[in-house]
Amino acid sequence: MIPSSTVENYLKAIYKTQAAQDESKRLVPMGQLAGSLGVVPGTATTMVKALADSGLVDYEPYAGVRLTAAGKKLAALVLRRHRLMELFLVKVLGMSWTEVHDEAERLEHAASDQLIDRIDEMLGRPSTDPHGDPIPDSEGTVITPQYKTLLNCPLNETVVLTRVTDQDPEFLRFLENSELTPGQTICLEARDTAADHVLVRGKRNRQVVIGLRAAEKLQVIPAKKVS
Amino acid sequence: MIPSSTVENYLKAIYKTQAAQDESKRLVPMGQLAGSLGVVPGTATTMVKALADSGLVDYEPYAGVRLTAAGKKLAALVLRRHRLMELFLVKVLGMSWTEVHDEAERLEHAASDQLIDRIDEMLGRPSTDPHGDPIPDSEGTVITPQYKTLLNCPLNETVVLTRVTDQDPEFLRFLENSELTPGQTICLEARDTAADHVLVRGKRNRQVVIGLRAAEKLQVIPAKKVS
DNA sequence: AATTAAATTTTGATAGCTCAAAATAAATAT
DNA sequence: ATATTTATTTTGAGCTATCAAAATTTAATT
Repeated sequence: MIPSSTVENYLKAIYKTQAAQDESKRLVPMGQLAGSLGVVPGTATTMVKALADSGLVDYEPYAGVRLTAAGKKLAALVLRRHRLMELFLVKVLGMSWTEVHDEAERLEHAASDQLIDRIDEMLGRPSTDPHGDPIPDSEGTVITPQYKTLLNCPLNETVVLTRVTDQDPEFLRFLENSELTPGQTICLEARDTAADHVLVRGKRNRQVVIGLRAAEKLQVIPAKKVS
Repeated sequence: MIPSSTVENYLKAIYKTQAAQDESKRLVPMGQLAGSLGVVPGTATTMVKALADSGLVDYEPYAGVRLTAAGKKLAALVLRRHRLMELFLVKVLGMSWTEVHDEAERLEHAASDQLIDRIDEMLGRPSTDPHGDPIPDSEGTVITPQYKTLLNCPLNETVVLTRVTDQDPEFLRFLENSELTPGQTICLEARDTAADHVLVRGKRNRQVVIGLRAAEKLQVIPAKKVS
């Protein structure tokens, strides 16, 4: 009855891929799932069939897999544990937001709901983690705002860097060194498809050039007007 | 190379039983080990043989098992993680000392050494956990003071309740309700073998009667003289 | 010493998760 | 349309950790 951490990881991976791709293509192909879990495709097939038997996913042979309502809820609760844990490690233990991912990845399977709730309370029921990812509530409900990215946000307007959708420590350290951390007010000054880059003006008028691949991982909201 | 949490649990169980019994009888019988791990004896035999192959224990068929130096160190490091985690849960998250054991039991296998060290630092490199159990250092070295218990400590002397060697939440709640928590100054007023009980005078002159089985689990040191 | 009792080890099986490689299906290119 | 490439599924196997129950060893009793 209690899902193993393997099951939790499968659900989480499906959830994330499903969320990342556009609403229409709602099936996650096996190859992609296997890849993101670091297992061989045959393994994913086997596991997904078991998940389907448990009613956590819908599986269409040769097409892919999709979470059921039950699976989605469970996945959201895993993400809740993960993200609260990350924020806790940063806020309470003073760890860097660039390095908490792996730690949380392991703790999320060990922490009880009771502990998670205490952490939630202690942090003041936060809505986002250190990377700007939304934290599902204890029912598994998430509000995922559709932010603009540096690929499609307006030019020359003041915006707030709100979310970073990549957990690679190297990338995060680059952002930190460039003073591009969540909450930072920035301005997109140029976007050049041919050159495959964007130009950002950040803290203390600092300019940073970022490739489009990376730019897509930076999400922003319009800055509040200072009246 | 990295030991599974099963291996860690076996080592921990052997360590604890070895520490509990008198110095001479240094072999832990299989039945006892199996019992304390909640597995069938045959399972313990199989696992212990594997541990012996890894050089973590010495195994003597039909006699029992004993930790090698390597096994002892590993076990101590698991206890370190466990006890620091317990103290952290109590001190930082405000959980009750009566209920942190199970949570720590799971987290001890998931927390990195780096996280444990941060916790250790944050708590000021403490020497004991909420139950008075000594916390091994990061090398796996432990100092285990040989406390008296309520079974063999002197009568009518002021002593400090220092360590409780039982993690059962019910027992711990009983102690809490009786105001017999670690650090509390108490006085043993009577010990009656025939009646199988001791009489303790605790906080606010409160008297508590405790069976000998339970009394053995309460360890004390002589109270500092108020000069 | 012989028998009985208790503890331990073996044996055979199973569940969960994984891989390698062969077989098959679907998509793409010719 | 047919051939080729690519993705997916199957098959057979292995590893870790477990149990049930039979076989064995050691200890205890008569």
